[in-house]
Amino acid sequence: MHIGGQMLTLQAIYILPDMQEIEKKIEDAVVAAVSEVTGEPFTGQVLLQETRREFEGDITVVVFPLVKLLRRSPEQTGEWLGAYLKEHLPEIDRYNVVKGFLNLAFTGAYWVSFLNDLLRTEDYGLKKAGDKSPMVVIEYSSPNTNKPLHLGHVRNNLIGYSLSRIMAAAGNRVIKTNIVNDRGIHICKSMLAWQKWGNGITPEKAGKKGDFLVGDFYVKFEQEYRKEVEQLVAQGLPEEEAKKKAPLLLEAQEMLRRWEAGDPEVLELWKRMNEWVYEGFDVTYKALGVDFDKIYYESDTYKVGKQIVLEALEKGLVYRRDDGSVWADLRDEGLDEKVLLRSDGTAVYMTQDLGTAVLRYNDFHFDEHIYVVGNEQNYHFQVLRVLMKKLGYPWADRLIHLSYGMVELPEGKMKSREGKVVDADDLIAGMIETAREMGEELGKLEGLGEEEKEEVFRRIGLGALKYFILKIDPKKNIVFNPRESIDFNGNTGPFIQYTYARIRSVFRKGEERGVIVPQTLGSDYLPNEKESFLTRLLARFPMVLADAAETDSPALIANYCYEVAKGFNQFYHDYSILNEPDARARDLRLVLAQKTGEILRTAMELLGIEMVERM
RNA sequence: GGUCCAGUAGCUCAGCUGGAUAGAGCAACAGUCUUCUAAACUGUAGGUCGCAGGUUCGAAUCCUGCCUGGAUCACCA
Repeated sequence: MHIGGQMLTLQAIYILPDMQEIEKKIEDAVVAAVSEVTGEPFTGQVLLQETRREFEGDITVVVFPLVKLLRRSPEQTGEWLGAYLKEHLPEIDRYNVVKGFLNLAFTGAYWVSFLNDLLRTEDYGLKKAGDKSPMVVIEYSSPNTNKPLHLGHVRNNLIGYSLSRIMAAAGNRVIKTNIVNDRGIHICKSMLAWQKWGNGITPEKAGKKGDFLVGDFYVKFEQEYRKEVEQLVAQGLPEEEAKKKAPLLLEAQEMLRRWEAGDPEVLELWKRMNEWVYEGFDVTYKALGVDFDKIYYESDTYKVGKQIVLEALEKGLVYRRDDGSVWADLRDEGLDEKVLLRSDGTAVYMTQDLGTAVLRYNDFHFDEHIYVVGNEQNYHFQVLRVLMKKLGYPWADRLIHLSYGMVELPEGKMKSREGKVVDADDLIAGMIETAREMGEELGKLEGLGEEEKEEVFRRIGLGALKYFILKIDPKKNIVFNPRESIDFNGNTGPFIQYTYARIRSVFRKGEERGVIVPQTLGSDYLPNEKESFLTRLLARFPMVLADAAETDSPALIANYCYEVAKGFNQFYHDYSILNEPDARARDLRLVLAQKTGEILRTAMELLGIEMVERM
């Protein structure tokens, strides 16, 4: 579809400076050194790691694995290898050996030349996608249209959106997509409740967002349904049976059959109530800052799914039971039997997901399709892959389930049918309110108009929320305590935004004084310890990005941002930039500050977090 | 019961393709603003890395067993 234009853009070709280059050189040199001594080509792995902060150096060679081969002690090996590397690699300034660790320190000139490379590089670390780049489809959000979005959806949306930014930045063509679960028994429940007890109410009349109004009726249905079940149980029915025979449920099931049969009355109500919900969702999506390239509706895809199942039935890949239901037997693959069509012929969840996958493949011929869906559906996606393989789709193994953990409240799991949820809208509003209170108290935004101030508070509030959620490894469960508001100090979004604001402030002041960032740095001033440490952090960005894309983890980006911000603040605390009398030192610090700001902004954009000029 | 995931400081989390004395933040305590933003910086205190074995020169990291918590195994989505 609309990727056509992008496909034709020329790919910029330049060398991205980063640590990988020098690491490769060191590896090669170690291999050469060892081979020279043993007289045989060395094929083992060279183990490099970043030098820990308490030791002097930039990069460390772990020499233990070489000890046996060389028949020397760890200390001797380290000393010998250190001398060899210093002699052969001009980038290496000095070395020291602690136990079995060879710490190498780069020359100041190396770091200066790295900063000069950085100065010449736009969009450092980002790879542009070309028309041959892998096509990655990312599905996230996937709401039901019977209730408002809650905290769980917030995590889903933030992970999905961030991941799409990360994949794009890593050089993939990316399609953000959403499947709207707009049909099914749960929707009928809300519709039925509205018919029975709604008295014709609308969002306008109620003065309520449409998604909340519809959600109210869903809760109402569950309440009334539970009453019916209790009554039946009181009349002597076993609970299991009562749950199946309650009149309200039978009515909802009848409504689903009428919907699927195309009953105009049901369809009209369905369209109307869905429209209310979409209007509500749009507000929430906008507030969260997420969007989609293409939206699929289950009400369309289930038909494709049914077709697929019927064709498979003809081919004998699945079978029909006596009661008319259609099943796939996956026991050979270590799974169970799975229903694909109910005995009344209606579709189930799996049916529509088959259809959606096929539609998407036809639309995009993806190389990878990532489903951002909670870990409660691990089994579903396991079945989906196996089933699609069985049905003869060779690309089935390109379907990846990015399974993330649940968001729980201190009192336990959220339950929307009981109304025990943290609504996304309320949560966002609360975060912005907290940001406003703190901001007003600090009073650093004098001189800004009300609208500008509001925008700053909005960005900070959302930054805190997004960072809080994204810094945690997706697969872990989160316990969220709404009463203890999310921190705005320490390892938080606002901390990083604040660091950026500090940097911007330096440049605002600098402009007033006519200070200009140099085009290039000379090598007559060499960076001190904190300066080269910060530079080293910046040099890691491309590798961090690649790692995050590889492991589908926005958390790696978040934690990297924190390290950079912390590194900058330590440097900033100890050294002055604008007031530095030595012009050469000032120039280097200007470059360092500018590039730190750029990288922080770029990296935070990958999390969907906006920076602020002041705070 | 089967399968999958998690268990690291009081709390929230990093670290997990094996490598140095297990790191941050919050909370607690003690310092640092006439100098580019103190939403910052520095320090103190806080750990049997769930438990027990095993592999290894070396294990929070790998293997086995167990314990705890969560998810799932529906003609719900």
